[in-house]
Amino acid sequence: MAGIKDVAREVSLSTATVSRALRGLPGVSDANRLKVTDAARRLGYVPSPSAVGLASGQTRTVAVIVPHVTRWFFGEVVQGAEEVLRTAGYDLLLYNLAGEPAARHRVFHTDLLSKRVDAVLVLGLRPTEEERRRLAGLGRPVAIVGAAAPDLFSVSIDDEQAARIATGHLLDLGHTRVGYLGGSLDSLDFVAPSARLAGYRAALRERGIEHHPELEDVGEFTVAGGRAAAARLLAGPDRPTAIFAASDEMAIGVLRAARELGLSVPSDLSVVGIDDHELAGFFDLTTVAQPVREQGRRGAERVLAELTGVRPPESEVLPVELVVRTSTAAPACPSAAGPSA
Amino acid sequence: MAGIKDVAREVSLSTATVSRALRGLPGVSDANRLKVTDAARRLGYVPSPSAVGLASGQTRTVAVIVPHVTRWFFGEVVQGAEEVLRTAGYDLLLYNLAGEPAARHRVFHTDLLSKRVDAVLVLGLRPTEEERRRLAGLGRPVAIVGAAAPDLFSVSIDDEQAARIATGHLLDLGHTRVGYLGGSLDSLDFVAPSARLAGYRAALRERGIEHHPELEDVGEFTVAGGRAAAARLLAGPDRPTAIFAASDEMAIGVLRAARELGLSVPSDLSVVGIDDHELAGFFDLTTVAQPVREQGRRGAERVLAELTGVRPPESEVLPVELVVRTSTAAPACPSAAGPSA
DNA sequence: TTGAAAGCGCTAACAC
DNA sequence: GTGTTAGCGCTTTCAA
Repeated sequence: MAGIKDVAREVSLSTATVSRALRGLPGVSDANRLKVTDAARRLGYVPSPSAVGLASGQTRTVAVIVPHVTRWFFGEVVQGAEEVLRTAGYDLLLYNLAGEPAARHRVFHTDLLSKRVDAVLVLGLRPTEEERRRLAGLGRPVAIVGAAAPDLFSVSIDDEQAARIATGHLLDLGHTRVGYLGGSLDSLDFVAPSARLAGYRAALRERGIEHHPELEDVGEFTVAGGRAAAARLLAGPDRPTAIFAASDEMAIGVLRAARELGLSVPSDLSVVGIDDHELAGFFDLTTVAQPVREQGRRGAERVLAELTGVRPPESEVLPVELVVRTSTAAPACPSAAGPSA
Repeated sequence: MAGIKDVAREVSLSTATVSRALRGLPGVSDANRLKVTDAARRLGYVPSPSAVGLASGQTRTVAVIVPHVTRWFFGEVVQGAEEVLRTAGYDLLLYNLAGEPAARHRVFHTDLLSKRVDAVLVLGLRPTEEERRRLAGLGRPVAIVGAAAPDLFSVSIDDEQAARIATGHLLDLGHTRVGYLGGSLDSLDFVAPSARLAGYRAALRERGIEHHPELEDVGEFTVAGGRAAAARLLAGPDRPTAIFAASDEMAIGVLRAARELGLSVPSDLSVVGIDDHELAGFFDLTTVAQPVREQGRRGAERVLAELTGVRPPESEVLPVELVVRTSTAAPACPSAAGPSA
């Protein structure tokens, strides 16, 4: 394990010069810089992060706090963030909450993060007031990804708008009994659901369609959760002719439930989701696509920029786009007027 | 940011005693230990990982090298590892190779050497000879998860056996033209494919079934990859009556291709995969289940054990189990005798 | 049982 | 353009 001293001795220079040369700082002659980088490579010198961290206060490490690594959305965001961080020479420290409140508490409340990372990326969750204070107290760049959070930089889509587009698509096709399947609202670990419910309701309101509370249901944000909730929703006497599921994974669950009930999609039931999950095309699922990996990249770029002194001003809201496939169609027997177009 | 000195001053003891007290080392009076822990809590003292690392050589961090975080299998393994590491107070440094050879090179040749981690978990890939040397040179615990690697501790399933079970299931149903869909063999990033191909061939051989090279094909280890490869395989004149796909994600792609070609499963085509992916049940996919998250846990437990001095002797091979669902059945017009049972 | 002092391997002032 | 000298905040001898 060659240290900076070994390199210095090898080239007969001081460790200070070696340090400067290796970090590309000014004030080193070209000749010496070359000698140093060459010797460093030959000796296989790699600086000790602990020593660098202690001496400089920089860890070149970013914490990424994720509700569930195993969910498609978060995996993609992590990958996007990792690409950017790696390119910039930063390491990624992964904190997976896995739905455990204890894990969440531990991450935010013990100052785990304090002297360990240069910046923090929080995925998919809206920090509580208390958590926000602690994040601010770090005095380090923080970005929320996949959720909007007041007073903190965030990069996300407009969840309410996405839901309005999805629901609006169904309404425009002529559906009037449109069900909503979302995540449980008190889930602190993932906040998109509440905004999506709001968007759903807004779309109904905008078009003067009556709102039926019995057409709203919640479940886990997974295929299994969507399937179970849809089974309930579709079991009733006056079932919806269309369902908007707050994520593609849930929507896929809806498709499954429909199949089990002998309903065909889209003739008996239209289904729309949000995400454009990698399997959405596979299921011919109409959905509102969002740039997922890109959100991870932007979040990482943002904290990196702040770290280097640039301070981009505003939170970013990325665009979404309706992707119409064949899981949606006009209702077989419209109980209302057809599409406005 | 309270430091150890602040705590020491607060309780009128030396930093040495405070350090000992906080780490539970012997040689501190009960009274003082209490005073110290109490003061530390009051002051919100958190040791600086950089300083600890520099002074003690321990980072309480484990590197996890993963080919693709976004693939289901790896997400699950990471989650399993994270659970164990977090419980033990270790942090997880994620290195996602994302299929980039440059990333792989950098991780093995630079990052790992940097005294940054106490142990390394390598997921799904078999280290090259060169990489093995570097891992060994770290002088730190290393575990390979999801792949067997000679000379290194590993926890995995027996991929060949799993493939033999899957293929054998199809053969026992009476299929004689059984296709194989695997990952590209020269993919250094994920090694299960070659063992699975071997298992497929072994199953044919064991039963004296002729081996048709044209029934073997490769693709990406994804739904899209499986779909594309299956489309090719099923386009031929004398198509297989059954396909064994080397992963459930590929198998799901096969189901899709079959549907697109108007083939029904299982009457026209039987399909079997490996993994028991979270969506396998959803697709009624017959598969060979493997304990994925558990592999991550075992890998993490192993390196942690080694770190505390215990050195468990052998690599672990976890059991797999055939899960029969409805994607497999006897061929409609068997060209050979029926099942042996 | 406790403390003093010497590092761990770097970076950062400040001289030269 | 380069070297010297202090630390960064802990842990770890070694003495007491």
